[in-house]
Amino acid sequence: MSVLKEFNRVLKEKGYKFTSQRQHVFEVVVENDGEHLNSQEIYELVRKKYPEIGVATVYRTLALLEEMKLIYGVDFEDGFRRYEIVKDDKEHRHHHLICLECGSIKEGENDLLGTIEEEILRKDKFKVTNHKVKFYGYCDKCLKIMEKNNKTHT
Amino acid sequence: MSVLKEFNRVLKEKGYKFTSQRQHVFEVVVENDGEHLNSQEIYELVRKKYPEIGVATVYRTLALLEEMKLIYGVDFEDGFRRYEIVKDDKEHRHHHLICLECGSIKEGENDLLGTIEEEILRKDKFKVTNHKVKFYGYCDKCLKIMEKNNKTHT
DNA sequence: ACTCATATAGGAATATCTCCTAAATATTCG
DNA sequence: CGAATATTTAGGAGATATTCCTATATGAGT
Ligand SMILES: [Mn+2]
Ligand SMILES: [Mn+2]
Ligand SMILES: [Zn+2]
Ligand SMILES: [Zn+2]
Repeated sequence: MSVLKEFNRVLKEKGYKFTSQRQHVFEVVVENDGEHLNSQEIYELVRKKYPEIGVATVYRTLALLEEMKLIYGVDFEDGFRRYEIVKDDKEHRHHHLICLECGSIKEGENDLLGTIEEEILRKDKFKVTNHKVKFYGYCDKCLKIMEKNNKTHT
Repeated sequence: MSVLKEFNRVLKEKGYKFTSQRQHVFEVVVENDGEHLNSQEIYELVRKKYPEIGVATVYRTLALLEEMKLIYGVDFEDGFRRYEIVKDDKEHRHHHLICLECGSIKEGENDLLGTIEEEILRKDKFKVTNHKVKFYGYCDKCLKIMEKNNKTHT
């Protein structure tokens, strides 16, 4: 797996040691792509393969991985810090479509904001290097249900 | 002040009682527009005018005001929940430009994402009603300093 | 003013996350 | 390989933001 090699390479590069704890935490985030696991969930999953790991190590490692730009922190305002793997474009994140009805979280494309960022540079003289974008609204499924209910009511 | 009348009206409408605690909390958020105060800061400011208020009441009230869509919660991932007043367009929020160098937070315009939301509706069949957008990068001031340093080094 | 549902104060409880320290371990070098 | 050493870890204590609990207080309708 080339992701793991990259992981090892970046560790070396920054002078950090390769430990099985770090590898397991990273692997759990990689294996659960799209899940947006929180720290505790990651801790539980790592424990299945590496029961002796401590919770502080998981927190430390997640912070380290984030600093190394191998994972991203996401915040869905539910009291947990959540994480996802960094893919392809390391600089620009994908956005999330959060349904206010069913709570589903869908991932969007990551290159929608290019023109807006140019506009921000021109207008605000602010050089954007990354963004965190959440769209709230109604997903396809819920929209259809709401439409149907509307028809029934009239 | 028409904001306070609106506040009173929405309270009545939803069957909530008008209390001086609620008024003071709301006023503090209104008076500190652009500041993004956290719950504790709001608590301290309210105490200056209303010393007997309890911290739980402030938290309860902030949640209530958010539910009433009179204030918005913002998250700058510093461990505090922060709040800002809702202005003009109740449905669409402004975005924030966060400088990675000096930590400054500048507010952006709130109508940049219209075309993107149309695209999301077409592509993802997701009806956007609101968004939370943070841009990370470098502010005008820091960009200039960085440019100058670059020149010095070469 | 009386009634009563709602709201509050204050402190206890919860929960996420961080800090501390002795022991363990990865890496380097001979 | 084995020793030296700086880093990392486990586990528990600690920190701190937020919520819960309950007796008391209060707003609003009559
Ligand atoms: Mn995601
Ligand atoms: Mn703002
Ligand atoms: Zn939905
Ligand atoms: Zn700056």
